[in-house]
Amino acid sequence: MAESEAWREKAARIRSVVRRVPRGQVATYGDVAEAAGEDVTARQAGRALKGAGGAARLPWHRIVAAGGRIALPGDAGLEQRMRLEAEGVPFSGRRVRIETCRWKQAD
DNA sequence: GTTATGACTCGTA
DNA sequence: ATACGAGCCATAA
Repeated sequence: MAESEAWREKAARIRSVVRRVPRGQVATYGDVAEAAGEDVTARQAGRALKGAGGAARLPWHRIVAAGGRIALPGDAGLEQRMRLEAEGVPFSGRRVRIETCRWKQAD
């Protein structure tokens, strides 16, 4: 099997967290990982989103790296930035102003 | 089994 | 600001 049972559930939790991120706000991989569970790391958050984009109704574009940096390479990164700007997420150069639009679990 | 790679983060230079 | 290394973990070769 390419995906173990444990990983599949972990990935499901991660996607579920991402799905709760409201429009106009963003979260970091670390934030998603922490919200998804204590056994989840930032790398796993990114891994779970890889391939999930486009395949599911997932606001993958609201997930950025620490400090509001866009981690997604190539055209996908440009699209992410475009989508975020379309939602009213403030940018500072090539970074998101994470301090002003960072999502907290406490809605 | 090992090695390399990547949507991670942090510390140090 | 950029560059590198260490720790981290799943996949691919």
